[in-house]
Amino acid sequence: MSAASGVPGEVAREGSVSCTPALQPKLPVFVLTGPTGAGKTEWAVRLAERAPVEIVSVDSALVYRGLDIGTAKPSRALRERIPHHLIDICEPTESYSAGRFLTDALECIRDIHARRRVPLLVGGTMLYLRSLLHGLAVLPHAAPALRAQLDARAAQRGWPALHVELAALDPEAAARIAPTDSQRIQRALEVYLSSGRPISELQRATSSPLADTPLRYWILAPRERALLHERLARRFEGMMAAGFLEEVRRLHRGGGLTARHPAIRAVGYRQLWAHLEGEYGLEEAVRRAVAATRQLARRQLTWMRAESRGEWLDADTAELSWNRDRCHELGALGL
RNA sequence: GGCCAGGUAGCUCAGUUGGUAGAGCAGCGGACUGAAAAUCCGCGUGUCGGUGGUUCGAUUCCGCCCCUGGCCA
Repeated sequence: MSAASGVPGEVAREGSVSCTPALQPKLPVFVLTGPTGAGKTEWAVRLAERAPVEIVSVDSALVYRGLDIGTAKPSRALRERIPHHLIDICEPTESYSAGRFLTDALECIRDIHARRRVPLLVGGTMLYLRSLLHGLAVLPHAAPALRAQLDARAAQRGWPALHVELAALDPEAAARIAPTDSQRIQRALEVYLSSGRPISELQRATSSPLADTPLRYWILAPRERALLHERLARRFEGMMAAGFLEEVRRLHRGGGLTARHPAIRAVGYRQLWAHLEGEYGLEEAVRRAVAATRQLARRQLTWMRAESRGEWLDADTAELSWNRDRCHELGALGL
């Protein structure tokens, strides 16, 4: 847990050397990520109480209205006290996406900077974070009709057969994608069929939209995996006590939603939904939901380990050094 | 107390006509470009309940003991 390499210059980096006299130092973007249940929200709030930041959620489940308890969504009261963005921005019947996120998040960042405040990106949807930090190729949008068609063909012949088709159209993509990876095979075919160009070619040119933005990047995680597991189990118990099952029942009865909607595929919702559909008992649903949460955290940590830039913070002990750094850097920016 | 069925991986179980064992789930590692809380890939040594016997060799066959469940008293 290094106490921040935070040289002031890192954040208050000079703008371009001369020609634009009015150009001010680039305003920074702060990033706080970490596996689910690490306590990101609490940390973000503590920072927001003492610094001119606005929170931009980087979370594929918080975008959906009506998914509250199971997503550990920040409360209405909290959101009134501290500005939050990209929460409750679409219906659970819709399908949000990484592409929409990138557009939405960049707009938020621009607006917040215009208010002379610092955007604090908080969340653990690593594909979304990656789209900001590493860029996202310009690709065709999802095409539901095409997907339905491909699903039907896969049901007939199996995904490996479609993988063979993909290999003929886009060998490079096929080589990277497992013959059983339904989602990626489908997407690669969808891109080819709707644009006439291989996804592998389109993905080649990407650059980070935040390339010249000073970043402060923290990864919050418990030191011990066992500790995280314990937290996750306790948190799920709390969700159940807070009426999680009733929340899912409401969505279930509300109509228009199925187990195939992204909102219902979210951890916890998926298992309680299956229980309401009669697939298994409540106890089994809870067991599976908690396991799915642990697996989510593990996958998130795999992304995070591969990120060389982030500064790791111990979720239980690192608070003091964090606050010290923050004051120093913001002072240097005159914020 | 008697009879029956079990005791094998963290859990649920399979199996070895005697040559020390393998699935699912969990767990761990990895991949990841508009569904990403998704989707997928890889990783299996455990006194085979204990103990004595038979045997070149016992987790497997036999005896006794312990534990769990059911039935009968």
